[in-house]
Amino acid sequence: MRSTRTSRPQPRKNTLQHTELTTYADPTFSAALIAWQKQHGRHTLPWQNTRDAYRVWLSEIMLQQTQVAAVLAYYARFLERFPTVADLAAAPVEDVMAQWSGLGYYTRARNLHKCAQRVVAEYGGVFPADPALLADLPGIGRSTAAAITAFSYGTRAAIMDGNVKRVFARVFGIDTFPGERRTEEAMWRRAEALLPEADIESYTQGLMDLGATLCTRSSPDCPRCPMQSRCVAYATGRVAELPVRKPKKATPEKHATMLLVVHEGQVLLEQRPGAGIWGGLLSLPEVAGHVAADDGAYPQVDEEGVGRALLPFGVAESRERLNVVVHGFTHYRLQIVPLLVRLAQRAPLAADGRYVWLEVGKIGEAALPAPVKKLLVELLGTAAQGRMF
DNA sequence: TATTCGTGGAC
DNA sequence: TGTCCAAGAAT
Repeated sequence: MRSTRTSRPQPRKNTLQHTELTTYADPTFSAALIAWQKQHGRHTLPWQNTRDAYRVWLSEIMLQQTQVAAVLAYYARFLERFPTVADLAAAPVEDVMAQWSGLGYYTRARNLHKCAQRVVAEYGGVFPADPALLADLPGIGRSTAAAITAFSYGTRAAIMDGNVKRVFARVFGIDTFPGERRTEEAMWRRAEALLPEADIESYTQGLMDLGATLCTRSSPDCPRCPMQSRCVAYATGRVAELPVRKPKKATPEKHATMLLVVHEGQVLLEQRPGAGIWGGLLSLPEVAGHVAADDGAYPQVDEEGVGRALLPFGVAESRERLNVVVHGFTHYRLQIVPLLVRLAQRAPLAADGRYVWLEVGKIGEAALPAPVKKLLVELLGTAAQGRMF
């Protein structure tokens, strides 16, 4: 809508922005992408072919930093257990965490639950169509808000995810690291400028589909790409070099002794704090370990610390040190020394609920981190069949 | 190029 | 075995 105000000249700042919009704008980009998406894009994913904002929102949260293949089973199970946003809002957070167990980034699950409760309380169970309102809700940032409103309401808003960054870096020959603030800001401006006037759903889905199916990180399928004729990276032979890699640094090593305290077919678990690694999940009780300085040594177990840690739980019958399990995170490597402790006698647990006994047979359904669940299943799943404890 | 937060797939 | 990183957000 054009303003009738004519007296005041535009500030310099807006002039610069206008220049960039003019520079970045190119209706042929969205036209080519939309045409390609309609013919060659993905149209049968479980969260497509619906305008149910609850389903769209759930899929977008699950898909944050997570690949489609990993989400499919979780998405189906989640919807079965929580068919509507009201069901999710009314559920105990423990149930939500249990459903999320194994999917990673557990703050997403807690925020999902909080968000559902706010949508029910503040919006009568209907997700708002304004991206700015959505982005104020827990777990929804600028990009996710845009995706949800685009797919649910056809709202014209720009996304910025790994797919977009990769496609933009190649098509426009952007050779600075996309994680850098200035580069990312420029990409946002470009994304806004390239938005089509209509067909925002096909356009948004097209960006994702192009990045996920053709313009992939390794061995992209340039011959089939609708952007080939305009792709700077293709024209200059730099497809393999773009986007530029994140500068890498050494990953620290951490280690912990995990106690597998077992007694009469049950294993002792500890509720982890809400913040930090594996926040809000159950896990094995830990005792800090240490490694001899810089010789790649086998992690040492703090026997005294283990003894102290075990005191509240009863009388130990035996201790058995099991093979080290190594788990790699993005920022560090965790060496886990499992210590199997059989109890001869069990003491009553404190009433605060921090520790719980779990039937070995129920490990599969518990809210456990993936490596811990795997370790438990491997060590106890079979052991329980023999008469190990 | 701020750091933290999971897990699984690709290579 | 290691490395990279994927429909990012919160701090």
